Amino acid sequence: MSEKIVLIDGHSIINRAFYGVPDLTNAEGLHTNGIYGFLNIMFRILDEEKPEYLAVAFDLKAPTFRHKMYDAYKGTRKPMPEELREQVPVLKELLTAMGIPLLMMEGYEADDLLGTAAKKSEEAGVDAVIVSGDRDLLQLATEKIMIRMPKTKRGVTEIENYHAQDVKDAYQVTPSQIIELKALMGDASDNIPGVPGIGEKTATNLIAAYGTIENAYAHVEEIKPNRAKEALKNHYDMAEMSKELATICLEAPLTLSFEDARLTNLYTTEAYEWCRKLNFKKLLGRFEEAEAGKPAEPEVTMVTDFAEAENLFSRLKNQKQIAFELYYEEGLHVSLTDSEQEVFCVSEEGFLTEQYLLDKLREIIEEVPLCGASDVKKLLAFVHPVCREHLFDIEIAAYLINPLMSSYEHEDLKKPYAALTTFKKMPELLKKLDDMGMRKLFDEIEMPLVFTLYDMEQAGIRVNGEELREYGEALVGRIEELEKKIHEAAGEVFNINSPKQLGVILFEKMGMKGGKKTKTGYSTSADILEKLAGDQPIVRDILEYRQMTKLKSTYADGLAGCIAKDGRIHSKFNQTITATGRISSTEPNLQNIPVRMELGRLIRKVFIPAEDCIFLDADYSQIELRVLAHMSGDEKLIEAYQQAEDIHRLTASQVFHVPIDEVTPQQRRNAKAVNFGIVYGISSFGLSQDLSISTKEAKEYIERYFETYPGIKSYLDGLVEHAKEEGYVTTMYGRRRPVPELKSSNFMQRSFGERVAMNSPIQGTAADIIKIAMNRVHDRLREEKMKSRLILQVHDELLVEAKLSEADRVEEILREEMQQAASLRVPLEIDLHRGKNWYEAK
DNA sequence: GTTTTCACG
DNA sequence: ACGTACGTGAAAACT
Repeated sequence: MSEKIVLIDGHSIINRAFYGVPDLTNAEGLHTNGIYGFLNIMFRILDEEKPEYLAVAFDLKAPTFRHKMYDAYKGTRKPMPEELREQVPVLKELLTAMGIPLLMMEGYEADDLLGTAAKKSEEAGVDAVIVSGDRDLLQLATEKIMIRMPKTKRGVTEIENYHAQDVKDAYQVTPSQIIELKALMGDASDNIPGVPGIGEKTATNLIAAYGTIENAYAHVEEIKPNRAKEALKNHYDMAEMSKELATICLEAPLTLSFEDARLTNLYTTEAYEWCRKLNFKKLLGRFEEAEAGKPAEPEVTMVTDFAEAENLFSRLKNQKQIAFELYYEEGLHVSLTDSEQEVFCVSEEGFLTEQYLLDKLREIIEEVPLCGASDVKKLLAFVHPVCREHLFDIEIAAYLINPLMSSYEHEDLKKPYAALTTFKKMPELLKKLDDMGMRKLFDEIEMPLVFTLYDMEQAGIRVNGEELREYGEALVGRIEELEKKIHEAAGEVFNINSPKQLGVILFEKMGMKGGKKTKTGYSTSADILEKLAGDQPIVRDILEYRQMTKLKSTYADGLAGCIAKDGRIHSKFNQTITATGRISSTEPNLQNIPVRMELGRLIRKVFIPAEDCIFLDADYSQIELRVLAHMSGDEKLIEAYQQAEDIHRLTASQVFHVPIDEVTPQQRRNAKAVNFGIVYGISSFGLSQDLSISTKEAKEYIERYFETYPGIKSYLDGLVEHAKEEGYVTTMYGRRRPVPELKSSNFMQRSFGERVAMNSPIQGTAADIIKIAMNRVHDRLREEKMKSRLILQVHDELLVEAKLSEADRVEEILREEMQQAASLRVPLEIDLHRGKNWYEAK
């Protein structure tokens, strides 16, 4: 068996991968789908071919010799999208880290390097496998040179293989005649002009008959279809030039030796690091199998002896900085360290009881000024330190540094050396927080909030389970009634919940004119249905059916399943989810309990305070618009807020130039929509959809708004400009959001980036402010030793379960702390209500 | 696992 | 010409 070399066409394969693999990004927002797809193809080929040698060829940026000829003929190639361009250097680094040689040469295309390398290999008796998506390379196929072309169909990558004979079978011509073929028919993707009027069919016939272009030209008068004859006669120069363009050079001055290309170990530590940074979890598995590249597992000192444990704990107590992690696996394990060199793992066993370990851990936290750990909120269920300032949540730190990641858990969390990884991350996180100006945000808002949220989760909210069941029960009758009516009107029984089936019924069977909206079919969303045929009885019934089933499944049944044994729902408040700095609520989500429609709103009656308690519900009035007024410094809007009771009305008056008393309800509605739109990063299309007006009218509204409040316009423009230059935007308190979309070559993505740049500082600042208020309210309630508890946050609203005896004092605290959470150039106003249930309190 | 829809701010 | 408002989470259907 002869040896084998695999030669990969770098640009061609990353290009295929880029368009074939769905968009992926790593923690830093770098697009990675091209690299990921490339590696998958590469590993697959390596697994199949098991070659001795490997190299990857790339074009250099500078135009090549062959390319120049063409550039003179017709402009340049279309540019690579930015999302792909940024991946190329990273791929090159990764390949280099794997010890794979890169073939690149001034004046030569990748094709030429591949061709030359393949020919040299063949001459040396080494089989060559060229991997490319470019059909041009088929000209290189021989019995010893195989071209492998990956094709992605329906997400599955298949690879077509071509030896010389396969080329003949597929194209009826020899590999070298592929050049002739291409020269005649041209190839847009390869920038070969070809002969106008000659396509694939004619070209194949001509070459099959005459072998070469020159020979065909020599017999040009015999050529059958007159069209082809004339084309070749008139454009023979073109054919010749195309042939030159299509011919791959086999004499590039390559210096690569086989030894340079020998495949030894791809799985280097450096390559492992790259894959980790790029978030290629699946590929890391290969490294683990290969073992070689995996960084050595750290030395873990297992502490089982009681005296040793005591020793360790008393030593750690005196350190300035430690990290620790807890995990359960047949008992409690505590991983902890005070250095990057060694890590200790103490497990529950014998005298080392769970209680003992947790007590010791608490003592250490009390003494050591900086104690790093992951997910401190989860930890608090086990360890209750008095000195909260000592805890450092590495996940929250990482979230502030980049809030766009899907998870902040580090991969070693379940290992005995978990704390070592945590410890290693700490200095970098601290430095970044400092450098990025977020240390204060972290220390004074986010870390204290961990404890506030923990107490809120522990407190939970009391629910009347019986009443909730009855509420759900009451919906069933109406749902069945509607279901029957809809099926009757449709003339058949179908699943109303299936947008697909519903679309067919409405738009095909019943002939309603429906715009195809989604990728998969018709859109049947409420706003589309409403606009299309809001007056048709079946549509009305469907909309009502949707509402009812939503209430039943998500709320009545969903919430019922979340009631804990104490009769309360303990929703989780997540601090590292949103891109803007808001908190989110899950299991269940208590931040989207119905309120806008009366029927849904009624569900709030089942949320009730504990005995001898009452709900106090306080919400900020238009906090985002007020934040905008402050941050933009627009004098007119600030003034408006200082006097206005009804900001939307005043906006309407100012924008439409009518006296405040003559503002029509329609004008107020429009002004309100514009105010919302401004906060969202306005677009005329979005506003037009919201108001059911033309984009032209919407555009006029926006223009008039900006004329009225010029400070807003310049502020928003400035945000986008800043984001384009710096790559991120910030809130008043320094919270950051990167906006990588602004670099996109895609118009839609870029527009999205602009809206994000306008919205995030506003939404994020409002989030900062309410977080400050939450901490202060929470701390005040504790300081004043009250039984009343902060139990919910709904973005601009706080719900407190207040002891009846404390209610008046709690109300003062809520008003005071919420209003004074931030000092803005406009007042922060709150609406506060009391109630025996959430429905009444809102 | 992804898509669609809809509940909230 | 592109095809959208910003930020979330849950349920059900679909692939």
